[in-house]
Amino acid sequence: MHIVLGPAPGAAASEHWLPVVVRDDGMERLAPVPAAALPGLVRDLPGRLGTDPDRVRWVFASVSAGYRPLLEAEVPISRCWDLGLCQRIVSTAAGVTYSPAVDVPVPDPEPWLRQPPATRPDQGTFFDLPAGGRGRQEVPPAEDLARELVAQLAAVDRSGAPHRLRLLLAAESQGALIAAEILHEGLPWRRDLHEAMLAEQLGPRPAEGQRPRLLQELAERIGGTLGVPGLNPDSPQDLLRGLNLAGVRVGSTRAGDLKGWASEGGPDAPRRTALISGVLEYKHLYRLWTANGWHWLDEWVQDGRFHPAYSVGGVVTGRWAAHGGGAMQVPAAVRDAVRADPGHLLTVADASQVEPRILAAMSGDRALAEAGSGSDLYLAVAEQGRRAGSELAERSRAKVALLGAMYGATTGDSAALIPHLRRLYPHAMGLLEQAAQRGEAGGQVSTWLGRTSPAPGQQWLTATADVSTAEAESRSRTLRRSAGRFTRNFVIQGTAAEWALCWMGEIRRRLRQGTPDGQARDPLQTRLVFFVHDEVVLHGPAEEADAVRRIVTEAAQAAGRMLFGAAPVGFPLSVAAVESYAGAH
DNA sequence: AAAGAATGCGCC
DNA sequence: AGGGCGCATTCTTT
Repeated sequence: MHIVLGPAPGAAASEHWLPVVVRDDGMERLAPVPAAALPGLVRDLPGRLGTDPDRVRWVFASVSAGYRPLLEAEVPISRCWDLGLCQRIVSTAAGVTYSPAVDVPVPDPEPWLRQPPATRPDQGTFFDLPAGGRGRQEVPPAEDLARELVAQLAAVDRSGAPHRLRLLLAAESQGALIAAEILHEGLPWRRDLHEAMLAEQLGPRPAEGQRPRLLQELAERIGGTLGVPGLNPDSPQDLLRGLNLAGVRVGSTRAGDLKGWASEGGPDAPRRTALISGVLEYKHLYRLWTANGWHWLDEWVQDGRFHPAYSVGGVVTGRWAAHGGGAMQVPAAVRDAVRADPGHLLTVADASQVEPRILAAMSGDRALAEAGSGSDLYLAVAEQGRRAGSELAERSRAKVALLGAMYGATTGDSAALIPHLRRLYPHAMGLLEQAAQRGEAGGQVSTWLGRTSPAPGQQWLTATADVSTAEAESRSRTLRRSAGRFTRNFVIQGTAAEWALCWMGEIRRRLRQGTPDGQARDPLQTRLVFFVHDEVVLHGPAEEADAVRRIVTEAAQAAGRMLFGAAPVGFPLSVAAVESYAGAH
């Protein structure tokens, strides 16, 4: 059963809500309720309708905008449908006939601190954009949303693979719930430890507009070493000039270029290293300062929590993006500030080698699936390579080759190994090459569950059609190859993102359901608090850690079965229950 | 002066 | 001429 929650006709979403019950046999409007009564409605309505609350799918225009008051009132929602996110998928999915009833835009996710719940004067309003934002978001009235739901459900039913598409939409919607819950819960973050790390590496917090002391000293030292007093290492141009003046023959100031220059010095290497070591150290500290320094702490860590603002499906492939705060790239250098509360533990679970496993499962390549049945796929590939007498016989080469195949490498070691891969895994390589060919031809590809890559733009079509001169032809070829690399990677990255969504969804479901084999089926107190592509972090009472380990492990296998049925590919994890995030890897 | 592009880092 | 991203800063263009 679906229950659509949207604004009552003529009312703002912040004022009155109209629940519309959508069943197979039609719709039923219920009485509108004031916004403040919404949590009570969600608690009571399933009982009044004689339905198990877990069987209701609550439908929102946008979960990220509408779920928050329910979350704050601790109203449990087990299943939902996010019309905006689903519309984005359905309206671009290949092989789907869909006529929207109404446009439902996906709003920008709202960073926590720009809209702190406790200090907002108008809290309790549901669809407002952040204060000082672009004004109130238009939300279609509930009946229109209900008609839109029906349109989406019909589109799914008519699609070529309704089961898969339905799973994708359910997973995406549940992802929206999870993202909202992580934003609400936050990752435990010890400001004191973070500040101590900054002080140790950078010196005390400087006045606004000044470099930290140790960074300033380092800048002066670099100027001295290179013989260019007053050199500003923040300016790439300035730095490059200074380096060249000092005899460092590099074309850019990138750390990799500098290291490369030093290492090819032969007997001169130690002197070269001495010349650039200050610059490399400066880059490292500068990064720490600008990306995760005091400003970042002030803006993103509140009351001992970092609240990551995710954008579900924000990447075209379906991966999550982050909206501020750098949630998708908490660098190793500051992870030691992530600490479990007293009596609690962080469970950090990292899925190993997801993308080649996805490739094996999608392509049905039995040899690659065989390699993926154990815990180290790359090692198994190397063993298969050795048996076949190919050059893939080392783990490191097998890894480079497979990653290169999925990214579309055309040069270097990786590209050279591709023919060997093709012999060992014709089906897997065939899938990748077919995806690449589609892209090169200007076509689109879809993930396992049906998320479809964007069509090439007019500019691309025009530029690739022009082969009138040698130069134009070369440009056309470059563009085609680039599109091919994108579609080649899209099917893998996108399907891996689907697996991750299902994994997290299963984790959430099992946490709420309670321990799998326990007598008492009480929900666990442990919560998902962080996510990065193929890694999750949970935070909860130490005594739950064993159960949590089982849950994340079983959820990974369950996600594999949800997508691929009984395919013989496992999804092994490395799981650590730790007090500090830094101790997890 | 503001906006956009480029550079470079770091995460998966 | 290896996929995807975000972010801070500098540099360039308008």
